Amino acid sequence: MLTNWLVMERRPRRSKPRDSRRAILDAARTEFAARGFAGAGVDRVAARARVNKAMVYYHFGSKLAVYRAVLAEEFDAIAQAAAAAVDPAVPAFAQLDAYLRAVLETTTARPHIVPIMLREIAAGGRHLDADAMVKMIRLFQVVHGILERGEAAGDLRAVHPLMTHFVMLGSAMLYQANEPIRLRVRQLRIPGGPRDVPIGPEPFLAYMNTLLRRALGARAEESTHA
Amino acid sequence: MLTNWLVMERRPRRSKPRDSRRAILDAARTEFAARGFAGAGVDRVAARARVNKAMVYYHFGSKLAVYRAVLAEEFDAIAQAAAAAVDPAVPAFAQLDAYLRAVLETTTARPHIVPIMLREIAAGGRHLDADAMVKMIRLFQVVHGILERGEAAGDLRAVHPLMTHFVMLGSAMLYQANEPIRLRVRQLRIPGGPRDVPIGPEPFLAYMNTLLRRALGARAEESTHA
DNA sequence: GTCTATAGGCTGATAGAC
DNA sequence: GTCTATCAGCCTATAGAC
Repeated sequence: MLTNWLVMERRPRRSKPRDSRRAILDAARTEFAARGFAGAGVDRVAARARVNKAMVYYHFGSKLAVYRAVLAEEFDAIAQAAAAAVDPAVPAFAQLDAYLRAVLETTTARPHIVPIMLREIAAGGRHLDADAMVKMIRLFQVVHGILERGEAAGDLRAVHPLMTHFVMLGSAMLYQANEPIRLRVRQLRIPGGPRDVPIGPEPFLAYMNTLLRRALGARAEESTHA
Repeated sequence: MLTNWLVMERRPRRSKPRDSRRAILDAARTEFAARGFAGAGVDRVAARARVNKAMVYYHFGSKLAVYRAVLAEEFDAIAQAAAAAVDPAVPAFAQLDAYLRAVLETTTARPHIVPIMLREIAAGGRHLDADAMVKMIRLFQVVHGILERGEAAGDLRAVHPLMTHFVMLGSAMLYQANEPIRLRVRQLRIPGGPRDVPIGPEPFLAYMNTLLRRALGARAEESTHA
């Protein structure tokens, strides 16, 4: 810190500017997750970011542009986490587990990703630009790679890669997003309702691991990977 | 039309009233699916229903009440269809297939269910009343019943029923909702993107059937049910 | 970069005539 | 049951001073 104070004075003059752009992005993420694109308000975003409303337009130009910037950040976060977590040298099922773990860890640490993605899917992907599309595909490619290598190594059966991706990621996202409702179901104790309502990512991971092992395993299901 | 004009004059005087309540509900379904609760406008609902805006408040009292009425109708439709499609006398895997088929058929015929449910889940179930909750559980009970009977008959392994329900219904919903995005991915032909992009419910049903057969099958997976 | 002011339209909801 | 008129507040976005 002291070593290069002479070098400072460059550009990141972080005295007053407090990086209002960052503050806006953080506030917008929360707002869009809670209310969706149409329901979100630029006023509310600005207020939450402790920034003047005009600043939002100075930095981004429009509400849609803010939304897309948020989307880009979130997609990057999840795609990078998934790619970084998967080690191609490890057995296929361990890779699948690592992938799901990385996704769930990211969506737990950044809880707004899931509602935002769900809402965007519900809207038919209306606000997605080509850039966002490419990032979504990058996430698919992680799963695709695992399946390809696993199949080549004889560990996995041949399965439809995109469909497998949908089932894995879709279940994970819906399980995560469901949690508030599950908590209500649990404490409402509706007669005839589910007796064991799982909470937290671990039960899901355990279930998915067995499911995938049985469904995708090439031969003996139980004995792979110590 | 001429045969019973004397019998008319009962109560369903469908001359002028045109059942504006129904028209409002139909319009609201479309509006809520497209824009979400916060983004939907009572003005737009009324305009689409060709009804005065005040009529919405006359019939329902508030925007939230309209939304809940729509939710109740949609949940009923899907829960009833699923329950009606499952024949307990048939082999377990045939019941699971019938369940998924019924869900996908309903969500294809009434394409607004899925976006509405996805958005409601993304909102943390904020607008769900106890009635809606019970209807959701009724849908789970269909799967629960299949699994219980299948396990008792020795056709299925013991699995977590709620988790299985989430994976089946969640994948189905996300697959359905995804279709517009899949269509764009397909025609964009992004290099390195998925080569085989499935469209329509059949590929999904085929994939899920094999997946469930392998994951839930008690013994020999392939040979059950001609 | 930050702010105020304001445009111009849309919001959910109500009162009251018919 | 249906309509008009209206409220008060909110919306996205821009112009322009500092």
